Amino acid sequence: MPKSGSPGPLYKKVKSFVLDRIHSGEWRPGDRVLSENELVRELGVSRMTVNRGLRELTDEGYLERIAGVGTFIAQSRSQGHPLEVLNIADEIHSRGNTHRARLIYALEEPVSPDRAVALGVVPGTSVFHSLIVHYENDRPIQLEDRYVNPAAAPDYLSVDFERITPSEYLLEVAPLKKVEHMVRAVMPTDEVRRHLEMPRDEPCLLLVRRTWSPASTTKAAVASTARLYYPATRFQLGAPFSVRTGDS
Amino acid sequence: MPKSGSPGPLYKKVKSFVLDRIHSGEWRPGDRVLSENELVRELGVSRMTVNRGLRELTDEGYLERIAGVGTFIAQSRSQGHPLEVLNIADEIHSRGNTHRARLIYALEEPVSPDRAVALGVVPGTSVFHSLIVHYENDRPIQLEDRYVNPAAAPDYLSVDFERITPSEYLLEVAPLKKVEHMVRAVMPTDEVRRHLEMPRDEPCLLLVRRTWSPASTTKAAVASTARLYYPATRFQLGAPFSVRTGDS
DNA sequence: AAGTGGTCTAGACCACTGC
DNA sequence: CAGTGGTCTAGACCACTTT
Repeated sequence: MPKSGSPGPLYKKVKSFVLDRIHSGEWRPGDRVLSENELVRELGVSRMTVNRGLRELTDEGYLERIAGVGTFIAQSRSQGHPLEVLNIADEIHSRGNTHRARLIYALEEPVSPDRAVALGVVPGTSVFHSLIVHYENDRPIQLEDRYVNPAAAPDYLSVDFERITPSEYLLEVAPLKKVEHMVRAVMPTDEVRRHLEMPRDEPCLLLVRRTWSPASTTKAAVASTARLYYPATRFQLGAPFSVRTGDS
Repeated sequence: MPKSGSPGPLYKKVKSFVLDRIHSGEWRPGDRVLSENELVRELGVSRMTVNRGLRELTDEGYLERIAGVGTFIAQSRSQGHPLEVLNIADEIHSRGNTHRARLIYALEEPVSPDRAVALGVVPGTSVFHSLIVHYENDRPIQLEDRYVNPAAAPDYLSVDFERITPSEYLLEVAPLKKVEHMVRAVMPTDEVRRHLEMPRDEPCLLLVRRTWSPASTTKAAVASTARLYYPATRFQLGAPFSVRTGDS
């Protein structure tokens, strides 16, 4: 795990510098951020590098910039990030709530032909399959039905999923190269409805997520696919993002 | 409307150069793009400027870059932000289908207090309100319930919405500064279900979209808010792929 | 060795807002 | 006026892949 002292790109140091102060609460929404020239002096990097770091944070919704005035912590608040929140525990904690997970099962099973294609494994082999309910303040908020390519995380089944979420573990063992999302509205099956403690006639928001990790040489291999069910009345997907004009 | 000959930022010229060749079909997925140094010579800008343009296109999902090898047109079209499609007619046409719109009503009405806040207008004034059904190959695909701030589009009610979609018109009269999305799963009301010709017990995907245009001086004013209802069985947000499970 | 993208620098000019 | 962010340049060094 690269930490803040690592020798990575300098613009990431700029981003960490700002993000650390946002997450620690030192800088609150609406606060003014150090100007580009101040950060140049503070961090000892060029202004172009500072600018790239701040621009990326702006694109990601953390900052708002006004030419001639300054850079400010965005108001938009946490519920914000759309599909970028990969770990539900982080999301729940950022709302100031408590997260708990209950493992229904985690096992190895032969893969179905279609899923073999989706996971990028040879049909007929086995893959890992876990089913976990996530609670926010003791209310079910997400049912996570996940398949994992063993090549990406050989020790997946040994993880204590009531302490570490699959996302958290997978992000640790394999860097993320690409993520693909699909959002649907569905009526839950009886099993899904039971785990989420939902009343009848209430729909689910279904988020299907495929994640890729860098593989052997040139090609990327699928690491995991997850079907994330959310009770409609307890969840909405917020997605503020800035739009670049000019495309058509 | 600024067009490709405009004197905007040079890195946008780089982006246009590439996007034009993608949209015209000259460059197909998997094709190799001119290298940074070639684009430097071609466009007469510095390599840093070329790099920024190509990097943004990569972030937006149009390109894939491999250090030491080259830059290529991305294979999967909508891996990035599925919410970037603002105009449903474009989306339908890009699937090779025909789009038709039916106007239910378009009128001026006094604004409710909460909606006044959401639209950024003074409570008690009037706003525009339109309700339109969009059809893909003669099947209802979206119900668009939209409120428009008259300051952003004074002539909104004179538009022929069966020929020009509200998104299309609004993008023309006012440049887009910011977009905010929220996605929910809901059960449709009787009215929504009737307009979308949906069976009972089928949920809707509800996309709530707020768009801002640059306003008078410093602050941005909300231009429009829209509630977009999609029949769950006829729509999914994002890139479809071939996982069909027994559940759902 | 030559080409690629990834990053960084030390300047520069501009339009803008605030005082 | 000085300060801000927005952009741009002409170099540079690096790790990497291909030939």
